[in-house]
Amino acid sequence: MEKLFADVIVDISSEKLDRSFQYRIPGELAGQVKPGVQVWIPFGNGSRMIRGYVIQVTDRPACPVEKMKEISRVAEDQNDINTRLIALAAWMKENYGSTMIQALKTVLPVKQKTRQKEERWITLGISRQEAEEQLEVYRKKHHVARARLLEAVLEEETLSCSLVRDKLHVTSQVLNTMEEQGILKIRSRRVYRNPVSQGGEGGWHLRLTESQQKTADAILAGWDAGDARPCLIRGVTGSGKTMVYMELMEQVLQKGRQAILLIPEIALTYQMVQRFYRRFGDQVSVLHSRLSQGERSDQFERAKNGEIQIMIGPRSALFTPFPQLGLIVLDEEHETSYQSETAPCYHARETAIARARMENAYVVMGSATPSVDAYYRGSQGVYRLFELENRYENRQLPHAVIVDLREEMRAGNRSILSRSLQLAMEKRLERQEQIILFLNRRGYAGFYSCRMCGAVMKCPHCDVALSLHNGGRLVCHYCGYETASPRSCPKCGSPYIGGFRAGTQQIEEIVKKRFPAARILRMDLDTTRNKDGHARILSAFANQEADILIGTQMIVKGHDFPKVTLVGVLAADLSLNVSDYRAGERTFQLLTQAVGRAGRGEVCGEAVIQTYQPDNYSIQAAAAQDYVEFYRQEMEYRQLMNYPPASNLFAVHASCEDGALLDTAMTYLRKYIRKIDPQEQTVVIGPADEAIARIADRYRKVLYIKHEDYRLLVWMKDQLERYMEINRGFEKIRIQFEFNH
DNA sequence: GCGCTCCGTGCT
DNA sequence: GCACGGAGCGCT
Repeated sequence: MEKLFADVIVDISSEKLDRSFQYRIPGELAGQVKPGVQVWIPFGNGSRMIRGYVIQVTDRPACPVEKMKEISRVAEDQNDINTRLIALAAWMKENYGSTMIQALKTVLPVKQKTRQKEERWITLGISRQEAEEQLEVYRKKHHVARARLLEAVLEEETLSCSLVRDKLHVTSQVLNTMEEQGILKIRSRRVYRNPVSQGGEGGWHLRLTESQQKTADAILAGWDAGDARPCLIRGVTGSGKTMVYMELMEQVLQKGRQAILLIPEIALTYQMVQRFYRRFGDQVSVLHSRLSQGERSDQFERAKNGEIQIMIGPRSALFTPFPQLGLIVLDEEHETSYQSETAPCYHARETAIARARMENAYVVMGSATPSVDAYYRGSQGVYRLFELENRYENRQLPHAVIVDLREEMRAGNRSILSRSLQLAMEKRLERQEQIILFLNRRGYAGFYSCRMCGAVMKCPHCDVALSLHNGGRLVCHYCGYETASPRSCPKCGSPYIGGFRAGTQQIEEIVKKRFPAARILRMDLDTTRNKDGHARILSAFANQEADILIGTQMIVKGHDFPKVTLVGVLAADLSLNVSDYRAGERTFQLLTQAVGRAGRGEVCGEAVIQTYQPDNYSIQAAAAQDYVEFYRQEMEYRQLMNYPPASNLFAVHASCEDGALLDTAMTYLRKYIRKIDPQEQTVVIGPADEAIARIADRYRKVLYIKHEDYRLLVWMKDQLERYMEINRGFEKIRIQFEFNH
């Protein structure tokens, strides 16, 4: 059948309008109206002409055809920055399986009340004499609001719009009519909110070391020779990747183009931002999570207008609407925060590469421990791979030892602190050097379970164990459910029930008992909940107000503590037991970072890694700080198991309140996949329960499909989407697609 | 975002 | 009865 109707997104400037409207496609535009094309459409009561983006073309009317209006024409300028970003949204929709609306909303963020920050000024549009006459007319007609306003303008000459609205109670309707009649003139001047406190002295330049310069030169030479492949720099911690980024940005800026620097979490890299400020001054702007919606879109607006040249921020900064984007840098490329958890579940790395391809820009990534995916592509020549081996001033890597916790137990030491760790801690405390104790978890993250019957206290809404928190409350980390911890087992009535495994709080108590004189700081979600709690603890520790810092993941990222000479990893293998094929990779990255915290100053550091699995290659390679060896072993495993990057993995996540319905639906999906793949080229696993089978009363299931060819999987996703659209029974099921997640 | 409608209010 | 102001709604 002929495709007659177009779903059009109207404008994303208001949240109320973030849905699509259907329009008829007139015969003469039939070939031109396609998804992604911008069109002019009549909208609203007055049928005023506005721009819209076509997201889908279909033959099924979504509303009575006689109510439907017609697309007026295709927009002429299809090549502005918005169009390019819309094309990126279409790519994301295609590759990450979201709706076009979700993709568009990610790429062109909804503006909220931005306009109100636009300072508008009212002046007279006619002579004073005419105005006074007009005033009399209003008074006679009892147009009180108009009279009040005109009087005020006569008195003050210029008035700001917001003042008029708030103090004189004049609505914008009145203002608009009076402007139309020429009685008033409204001029606007944009006032931008700058989220950054200017602390830079300007002109901060440092010479690059020989290896840094060599890397930068090689990358630039490749670009000059027309090599547009993404570049991956593996540089050990402290090798100065940032210097290389700056050098490359300088070159890009000189060509009149702009650059985006993506970083995992702004709060943790304050030092980094400061360095860019000092070097590039006012050309730099920063996006971070604490900015309001309005402030964010201000920054985007400034980028569009050419007022800034460099944007620093988390993954959403990727969508900065620079008119001539030249370079995207991803620092700490392996970080998980580059993966979006909400639809479209995009990965900033791939999306950056897609955007760069569309806009003829370059991508540079850097990490001390690159993701296996990226390093694989580097070794395959899909990316250009660079290695920065030397540490700044050739400082020594810390010396790491592995302690087998099973041995400790056998030797009768039941403490969470092994004998060698205790010994090492004593030594540091004596020498007044600092210690970091790193635990892979938060709070009393342990289960609350019965020693008699083994029952574990679980969340009634999510299939997950409750964690014991301060004050004896049991908390669900997924939905926030909270309850008092029971005194006796609800199953068997036994009084022997309690929380066992150690969290940061418990460790703090143990360390206090063992080293009563030591000053201890603890850092986890509980102690950093309030604003700046995080920075306060870090700076207190940096100022040596404490001897020991105990904490979870967040203490091992970013910050430099020159006086730390010992890092204790209390239970290295905890993150190995997660049901995720990337568990080994995560563990290696975390441990490498943790070990790297020791000895960033002049004194050579030491790390003690406690574990129940001392033979695991992730732990051994981290102790040896040997990325290449880790990569070799991890790739062997991925190849054996057909996991990415050796193969491609497509996941269909589904959730539904009705467990039985979900079960049937997923079984049908599996059958359908087999039907469209009769030669069984793909490996299909599932449907199976998700690692957490129920969250907030919704059952969750997942289906995995593996195949070497990524495009085949994308094709399959499209087929599945169609299948679920056509067939009944999928309305109540929430589906999310993920590729290589 | 914008225009429309509905309804309350103040003035004659 | 009229004009205006404010809120809320729907737009295909």
